[in-house]
Amino acid sequence: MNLLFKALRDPTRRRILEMLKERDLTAGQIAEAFSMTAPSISYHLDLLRHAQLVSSRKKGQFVTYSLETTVLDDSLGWILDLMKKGKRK
Amino acid sequence: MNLLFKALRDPTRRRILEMLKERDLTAGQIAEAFSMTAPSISYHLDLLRHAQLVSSRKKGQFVTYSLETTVLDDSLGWILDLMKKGKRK
DNA sequence: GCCGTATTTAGATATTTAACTAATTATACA
DNA sequence: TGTATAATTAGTTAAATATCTAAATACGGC
Repeated sequence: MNLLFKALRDPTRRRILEMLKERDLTAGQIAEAFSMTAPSISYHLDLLRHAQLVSSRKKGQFVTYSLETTVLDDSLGWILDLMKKGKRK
Repeated sequence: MNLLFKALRDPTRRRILEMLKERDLTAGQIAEAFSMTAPSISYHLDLLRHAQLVSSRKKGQFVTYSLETTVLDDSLGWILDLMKKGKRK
């Protein structure tokens, strides 16, 4: 939960997730979309991976990243629960 | 969106929101629940207020905080949209 | 008007974070 | 085998963050 919100806090990381929603991408393709060095993107991807928001697989020299949505359930549940304010039984 | 996720990133702030889900509380009541000084809590409350996650009203010497759930809609929408991965029309 | 309580503001500081450059690792291919 | 390309790791750094203490502000009641 903490790692998850930590990962979602950064605009660059949120944008990466949005990109991965459309299609799987390699680290290089993701880096291209930002005016930021490859190592910086690598750092963000690592953080997203630790939060289990993305998975990666290596194919030759390329590492392809995919969006993983299962952990998002937790955040969704947490937020929805907050929104039930005053409606607890 | 940025302020919102920034606010949700911190465990103390998330706990404050959970407390306010149950009932409105004064700054002092909130501070009591943490092993942290009042100014620190005040800092977090200010941040939550900027993110529009809480509102406050002053009654005498006391400042009472309430949970505000409307901005949570945005985060919910954003997360749900991510979860529609691969299901875009 | 003075005292006590609730809260916030100001200022200082240690830690965390996000960025960079340089170096390393891994792979493809000529 | 050696060179180019993809990506990550290491090391550095500036800025942001969360905490503290001390001081200021705002009220209520005597």
